[in-house]
Amino acid sequence: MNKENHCPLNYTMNLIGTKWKPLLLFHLLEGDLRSGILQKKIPGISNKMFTQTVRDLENDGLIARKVFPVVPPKVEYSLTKRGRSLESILRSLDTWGLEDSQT
Amino acid sequence: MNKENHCPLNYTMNLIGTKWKPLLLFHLLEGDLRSGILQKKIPGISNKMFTQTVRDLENDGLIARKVFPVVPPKVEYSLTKRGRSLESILRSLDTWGLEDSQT
DNA sequence: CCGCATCCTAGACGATACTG
DNA sequence: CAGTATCGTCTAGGATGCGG
Repeated sequence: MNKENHCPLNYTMNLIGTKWKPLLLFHLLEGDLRSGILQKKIPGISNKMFTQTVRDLENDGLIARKVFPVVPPKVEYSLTKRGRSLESILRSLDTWGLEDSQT
Repeated sequence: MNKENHCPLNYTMNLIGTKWKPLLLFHLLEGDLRSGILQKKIPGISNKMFTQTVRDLENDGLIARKVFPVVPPKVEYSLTKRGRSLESILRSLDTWGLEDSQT
């Protein structure tokens, strides 16, 4: 069974349906962030997963990566237009979880 | 790292963030369904995963399972109130995937 | 500061066969 | 018809350490 993305629902889930992707995108909604800062906003994420998640999101065109040629290195991440189009979904997921967990 | 559900976003994702859960819930939005019918609406799902997914959703109180004491066996699934509260999220995921995949 | 490489584990998922 | 059991695979994810 491949990643056939039979239906739109799975198409979306294959883009953001991992442990850290939604969280990462969510934090970028508030504005562009340096790599280190972004990572610190996600407690519990391992170094490896942070890099990998960020790479995946970049490859899928959901976030953009900007490298500044300075010392020490500086990297900033931002949402692309495509990534920003997920905003309402991300906020819905957040809101639902908040309300439901209080019940 | 446990399933601490640090934040609302992950809380939600832990409930519906698997390969088949959103799809299953989505189909039940249209109305209650017999087990076999529901399974046929999800091409590619294995027998095992269907049962397991349905069990998980039931345990999380998102769907309800009704057994009719007849021969041959008949089982119907329906959304609970809690499950139905996910409707807007599910439709958003579906719509987004539909629109995005056409771009 | 940022990221890569390596090794490792748990669990998600699939194929098949079997029961009431 | 609905569900269970067993076995196997594959990958998401974690821990640690190195390098520009």
